Amino acid sequence: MNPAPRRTYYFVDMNEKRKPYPYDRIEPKWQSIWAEKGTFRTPNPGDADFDPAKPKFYVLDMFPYPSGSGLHVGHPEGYTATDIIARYRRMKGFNVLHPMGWDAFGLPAEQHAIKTGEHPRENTAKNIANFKQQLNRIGFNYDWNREVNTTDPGYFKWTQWIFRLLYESWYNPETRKAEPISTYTGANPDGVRLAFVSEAPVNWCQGLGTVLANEEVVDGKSEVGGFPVERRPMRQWMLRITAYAERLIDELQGLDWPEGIKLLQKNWIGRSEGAHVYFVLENFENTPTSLIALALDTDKADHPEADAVPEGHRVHRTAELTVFTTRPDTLFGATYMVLSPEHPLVDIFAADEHKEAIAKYRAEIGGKSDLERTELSKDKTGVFIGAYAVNPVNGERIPVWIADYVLMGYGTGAIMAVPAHDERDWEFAKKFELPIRAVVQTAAGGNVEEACVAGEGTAINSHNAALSLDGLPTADAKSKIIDWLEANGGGERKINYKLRDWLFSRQRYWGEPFPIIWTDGKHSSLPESELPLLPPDLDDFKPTGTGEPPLAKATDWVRYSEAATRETNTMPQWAGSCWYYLRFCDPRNPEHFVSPEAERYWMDGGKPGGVDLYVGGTEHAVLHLLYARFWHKVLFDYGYVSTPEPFQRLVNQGLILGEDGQKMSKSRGNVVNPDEVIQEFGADALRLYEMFMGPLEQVKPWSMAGVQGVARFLARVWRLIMEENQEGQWVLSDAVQDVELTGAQQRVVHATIKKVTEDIESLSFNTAISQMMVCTNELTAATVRPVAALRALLQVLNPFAPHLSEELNETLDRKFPGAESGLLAGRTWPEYNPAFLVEDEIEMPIQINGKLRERIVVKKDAAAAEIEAIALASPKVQEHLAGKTPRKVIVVPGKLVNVVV
RNA sequence: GCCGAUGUGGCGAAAUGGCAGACGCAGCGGACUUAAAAUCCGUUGAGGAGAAAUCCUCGUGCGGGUUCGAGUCCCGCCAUCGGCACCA
Repeated sequence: MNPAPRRTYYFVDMNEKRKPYPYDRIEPKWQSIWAEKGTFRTPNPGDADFDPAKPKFYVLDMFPYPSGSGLHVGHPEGYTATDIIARYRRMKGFNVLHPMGWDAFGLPAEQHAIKTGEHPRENTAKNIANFKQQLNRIGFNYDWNREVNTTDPGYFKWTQWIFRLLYESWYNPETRKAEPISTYTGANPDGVRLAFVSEAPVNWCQGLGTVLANEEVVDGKSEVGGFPVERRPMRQWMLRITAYAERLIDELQGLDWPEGIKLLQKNWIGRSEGAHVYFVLENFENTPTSLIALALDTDKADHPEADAVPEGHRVHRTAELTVFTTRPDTLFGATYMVLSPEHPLVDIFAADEHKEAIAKYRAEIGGKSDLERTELSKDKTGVFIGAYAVNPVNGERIPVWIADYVLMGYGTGAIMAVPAHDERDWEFAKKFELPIRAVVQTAAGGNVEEACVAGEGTAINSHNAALSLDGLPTADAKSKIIDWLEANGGGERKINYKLRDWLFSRQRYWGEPFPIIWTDGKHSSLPESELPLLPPDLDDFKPTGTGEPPLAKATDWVRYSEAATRETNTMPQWAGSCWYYLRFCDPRNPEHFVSPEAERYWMDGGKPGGVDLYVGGTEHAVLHLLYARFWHKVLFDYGYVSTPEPFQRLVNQGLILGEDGQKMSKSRGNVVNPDEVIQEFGADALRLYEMFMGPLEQVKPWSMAGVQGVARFLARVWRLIMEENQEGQWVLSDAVQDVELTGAQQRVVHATIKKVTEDIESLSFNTAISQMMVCTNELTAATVRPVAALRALLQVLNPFAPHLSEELNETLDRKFPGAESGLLAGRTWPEYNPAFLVEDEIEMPIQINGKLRERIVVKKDAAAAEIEAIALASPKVQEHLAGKTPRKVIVVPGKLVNVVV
């Protein structure tokens, strides 16, 4: 049933500030019409009004954290862009999925709860209501039936479900896929689960009583509150994202993402090709397997005697040190070794008389924050541990040192030092007077005693009885020595990644509880039937201060059974945002996180990525996008989703700066609130200005004068169609008539349709708007304004300024019913006719030696010879030629003529 | 240090290798008005010649190059912003 037709009269209210057009009445009017009619409700496959003949288009915004301070003008930038795309695609005949939701777990709500005692749930609900109301005032076409909220048990049930899936899975390197843990045949399944427990050094913040993610720590202090942060080993849940490192790099290839973002991800994952090289320790040659050495990816479960070996380490044949190097070709130049001070083997290999110095050095650097450690990087420090290793390639005896320039977290935590060809090793060798031996000759050359000679070249001084690299270019030398090492048990080819496993637990209240219970120190997952696992209600959200999470205070909740207790950590904020785009496809489904039918329809467009367009800020270029891709791939391996990647096309909108050109912030007082802009200029003006400022992806400053400019444009469009009568009412202008368009009007209207269509496709909204301004200026000049021209303009303007265009179109329709009826939002996008764009005669510039000298007018299809003749005959040209004969005349028909003398 | 992005009027910006500055802001002049605001019309890169219409020179961060022709392509710099930062 349609509601009774509305009729709106506008009176100029003298008491009120005069508005260029009554946006304050028409905007709420259309917003409520859209809500009542359900204009933007998107049916799913299986729904009665679903049309399977239409292609799908999934256009998504990065959903916001609903903060207490509400929206600022940066938010609607990307949202307006996707809003335009969604409206446009719908008019182009697509089924459009364009949802919005809330990433609502997070530290601010919890901090607020600690301060005020108000439950985070209540505060979050208020903030969401505020955000939603602000978004609706801008007139976005979200399908609110699909709203999701990560803190809703109906949602986080499935976040917990996916975590449980990760926990019950391992990555099978043979199949290169996640599989149920039951297919793993090794002795220690807990060592390979995709979600696992680890004793990891974490950023512990005493002031906040919680661990923090790396990105929450700035300069050794907490981002919130500025409290000191220390590294402390704690029992933590980790996700084995490193298992997917290779796929996360390789599968970027098929995505339409900015190359810069792909590169950022690749660098973050940090793939390096090289080798592991084993160095036997002097005096430990016959020490059997009771000693350990580092080697990532090696399965300690194959060695049952190695129960005491920490995660990720392996048992060696003998007491060896393994190093990772990307330059195995320089092995003959290794003159010493360096271990990270935290390396577990230091205590085993160190000579007794050096142990005191080692302890002292460790204490020194232990007191340093990460910042200090890197700040002092210019000055290398370290101590000799009194041990010697044997270089496998020449049997040479080289000293072993510890130094903080070698990081425990990368590679094996140990390096072979080649001071001649590595800048850091060179500095260290110079300071401690260690030998430097050149083994690579580079094109640039140089004396290794004076400076480090970095880069590739030709191997020299690199031979033993059985092997010579001398004369080989670096690449060949690398592969030859790796072959030799592999044949002689001295090492192996190895690919190393910078990416670390993902620290996935937080000692917080306001997050998803883990679906895990502990029995006799062993963990197991809750049965699916017990999900969602709700957090307990607490009276007091303060941290315990001991490192125990707040959930530990709820002793009844923690007690699962006589024998078992619940995990008290919660998941980080990233968890809910890792899969929300899937829930939007089928947001209320109680049986599945998304039904297979809905998933297939909305996500499978025949491309690697599911979401057709994803728009958000660069601040998520690495972490969110990497995490979501990881989860998606696990779900893909199980067949729960039909594409290997979540997001096909990614666009980062640029930051909006304050009017002062500075980043918007409360402390600078340059934050612009969209509500104020709407109050003064209307939502359509806000939308239009956000898009008119400049290219979407560029950083650009706000300007209220600019808003006024586009508001003026909208008012001009209004007055194309409306005029004020004697009583001060806005009524349809008499100039609007059902007449044929003039040639010039035909041309500008069709040029506008063409340009706006193409510019929306390429997200060049600013130039689309200028073209509509050109069109409006042209029509303003006309004394009689053809309805057809106005209708076309309103139709292409509709995605940008939906309220104004619907209102004007309704007014036009009352007097001039057209071929289509109903809302513009439901009509078909106009086509342009190329025949109207061509002019009979065109103006062509004439250059002489590349300088513009004259313009001529020729028939549009004039032949090159004809144009040349006209050009040369021009008096101006003759004058400039000054009697000289042109050497060459270049005629580009339709473009220009260039005469060369 | 490494990686990436960006440098065009007073400002935001536009230009498939082909008339640099579309469109908008600000400015200036005019119309309407008792007046102002709003609106409409015109004008506006810099410098120079001319009474004027017009014309000339220079001009896209800097220096080179390719080309009949470069804001656009190539080489080398500089500056600003963003990310990473002893990653072996």
